[in-house]
Amino acid sequence: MTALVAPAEPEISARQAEVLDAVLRQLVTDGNSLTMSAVARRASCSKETLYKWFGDRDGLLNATVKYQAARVHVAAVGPDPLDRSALTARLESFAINWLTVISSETSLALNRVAIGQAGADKSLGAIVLANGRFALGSRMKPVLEAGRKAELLAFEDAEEAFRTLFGLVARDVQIRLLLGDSPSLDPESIRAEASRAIGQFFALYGAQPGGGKAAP
Amino acid sequence: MTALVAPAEPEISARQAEVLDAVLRQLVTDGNSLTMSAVARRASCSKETLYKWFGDRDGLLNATVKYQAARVHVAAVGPDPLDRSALTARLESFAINWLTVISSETSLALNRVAIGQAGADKSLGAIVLANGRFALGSRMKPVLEAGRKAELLAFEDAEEAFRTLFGLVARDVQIRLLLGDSPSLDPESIRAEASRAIGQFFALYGAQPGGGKAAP
DNA sequence: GCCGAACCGTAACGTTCGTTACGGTGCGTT
DNA sequence: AACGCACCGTAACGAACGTTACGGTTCGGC
Repeated sequence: MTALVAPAEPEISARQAEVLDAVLRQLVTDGNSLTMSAVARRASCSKETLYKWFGDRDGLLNATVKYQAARVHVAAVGPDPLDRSALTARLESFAINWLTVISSETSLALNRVAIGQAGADKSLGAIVLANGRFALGSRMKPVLEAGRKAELLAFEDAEEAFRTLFGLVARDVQIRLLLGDSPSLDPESIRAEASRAIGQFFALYGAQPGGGKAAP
Repeated sequence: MTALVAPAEPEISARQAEVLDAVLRQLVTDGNSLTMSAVARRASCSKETLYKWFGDRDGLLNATVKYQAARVHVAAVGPDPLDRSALTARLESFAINWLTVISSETSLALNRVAIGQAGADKSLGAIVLANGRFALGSRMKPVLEAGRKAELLAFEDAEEAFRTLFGLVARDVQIRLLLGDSPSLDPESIRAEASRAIGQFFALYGAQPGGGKAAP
């Protein structure tokens, strides 16, 4: 449904990247009340330049979301040794990365503005979704299928298995963070959360020695 | 005439409830761009009345959130027969109710405005959280603990078990809906989703005949 | 019938903010 | 040196909107 193609997107200069970084900082500190004047002030540029480069306020937001999405790309999947411990390590690494991203102030601020606009203009939400949830799924599914091929996992639909993994990892953390709650998420507890989630995922989808499925 | 429950909260008259319903409809149709004029027009009342009753725009939003939260209260937990099938039925009923609520346009609109304001003013987010996620937890934990007492479930921390249940039920649905994606959520698939989630929950936390724990 | 309270509809005020326009500055090119 | 270009800083315009004020209407109580 969502293919990741090499972006023929507008090339961004170094100066423009600085401006988009300023937008991100502004979003983090001042929330959704993002004014063009505040961005210009923080980026030490003129509003005229903002409008010349990004068209209007919406274009600036879109460019910022795409810019941040491009930065978040974690290391792609390498070749697959694929024994049980390697698979566990890779799954846990994904879980740790995901939890770290969704608890970062930058990601939270972007998700908040995208969700705030999701009623009227769905474009921001679609971009966030494509580069967050769906990009993660695209990267995870080959891993899951490799695990199945190695008879370490058992499932019928990789998408379904990934969605369950998603739920086990995120639980109520994302919605609580988005709503302003702050459950403790230091790197220590993130690692513990990831380990628990992967353990539970194996309990549900780990291949039985007999070859049966663990859950309906 | 007579209040169903007596909230120490500001009493709302029938007419005021009509106004708050108008706010909800307005939020659903026009998204976050909620203007006082639009509310007054839709509720067939004057702006002066809005300000007299609710103070300011923020007061109106707070009253709306509380109003909707009060309506959502599902039936409280009754006495506990508590065999395996009764526990399953109760858990599935909670899951169905939760999925139905979070996929309703009303809940989505309220969550969107609360999240949109979570950067600056956390009060709306706190209210939504208290009446959504945390109210659900309060109602679920006694059920879970009764299940443990009946030796149908095995866990150490009810809060942890509930959070996992939350993740198994919601998975990626809530964030996708908030961001404007629309995965199919007819009552049929909601029931199927709930059944799957509860099955997986039992696979993780169901008491073993031997009395051990299923997952770390 | 009369009075006051509550409420409706609308006009008006002031602020914020997106957007545009204008003058000034540093810099590379000829 | 002169020119053009890209950019900065700021002022100004206009629309949207929160908030307030005012005149007209309905309705219950005396």
